[in-house]
Amino acid sequence: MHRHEGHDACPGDAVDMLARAESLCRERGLQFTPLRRDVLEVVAASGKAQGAYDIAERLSVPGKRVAPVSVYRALDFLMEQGLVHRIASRNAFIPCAHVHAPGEGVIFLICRTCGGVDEESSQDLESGLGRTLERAGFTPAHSILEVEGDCGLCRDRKQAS
Amino acid sequence: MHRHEGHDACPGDAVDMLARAESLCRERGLQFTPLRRDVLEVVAASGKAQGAYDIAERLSVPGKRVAPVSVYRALDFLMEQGLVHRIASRNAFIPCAHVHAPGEGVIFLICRTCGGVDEESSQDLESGLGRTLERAGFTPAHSILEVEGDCGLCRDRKQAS
DNA sequence: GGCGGCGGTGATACACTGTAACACTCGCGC
DNA sequence: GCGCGAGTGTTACAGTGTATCACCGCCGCC
Repeated sequence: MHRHEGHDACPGDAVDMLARAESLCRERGLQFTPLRRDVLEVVAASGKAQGAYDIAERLSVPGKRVAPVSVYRALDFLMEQGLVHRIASRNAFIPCAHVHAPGEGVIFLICRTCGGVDEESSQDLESGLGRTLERAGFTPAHSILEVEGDCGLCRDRKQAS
Repeated sequence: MHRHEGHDACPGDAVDMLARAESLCRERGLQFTPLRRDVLEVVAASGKAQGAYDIAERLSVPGKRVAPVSVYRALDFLMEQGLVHRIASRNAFIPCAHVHAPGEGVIFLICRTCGGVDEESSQDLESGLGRTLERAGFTPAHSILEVEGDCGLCRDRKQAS
């Protein structure tokens, strides 16, 4: 479902994700609480972007309900630490597949067939964007780039049928 | 508030916008109804991105209320015709400042100080994106690129103070 | 003229997404 | 013990978007 090409780091699965998060929090003197851990686990376990309410439902068991607001707080924390990203066009969240260089731009490739989200970064694209912004006299603070289409696997599957 | 550089067409103000919309609808055999006209006018008149509920409120007068759902339908139509764009990161809508080449990509520069939105297109950026997508084996259908930051005017204003 | 279809609109209700405010607990330092 | 701050639970609410049905006006057709 995912393609990760040309990355420096590609932790990929949920276990690595949790280990990485834990060491990162320890390093920064922050709390990696059970709730935050659970939320990250749900986000990391599914290959698709998860809505906050989906996560809340997933974490709820009969007798122990997790409110969406708690999920949002955990997600805010995880986003601040760069462990998850928000997909604006879907109102959904995905685990961060990279270890990012500071200020590095990211592109999200969202497959409209399988729902999988791939995360790419491109120096080429980045410099093109920089030139365009400079030409427009605009000082960027934060940018989002999301492309919807068909991933390689889904395209092949379509052609085969 | 706006900067439009390197464009082929830059209608800019609301009157031109309405005239363009009307001729475009006639050309395509579509109805440019009063509601659609009013919605487009509100979107075009303000330099900032407008929420659907803002537009609904703006169009409502005592005794004659316009429901948000009607606004959404008009906006859907206007977006299909390429007359307005949706800013995903703001859940808001802006008039389309370009006459687009088919399939051409667009960048939105959103000023976090004045709230103005500028619309740029860049062949340079476009080709960089194309190369990145190809490298990832991804077939794009639709992309959104939104940059938040400070526009030239607001930056200058800040430095002056 | 009657009649049916179709696009657009009005209206209500509802689902989904996100935030504000307050109370409570727990761990920690004093 | 006591205060304090971070994290969480809970309720309520604001904001965003969609589903559904009813109605109206127009046009073509018999």
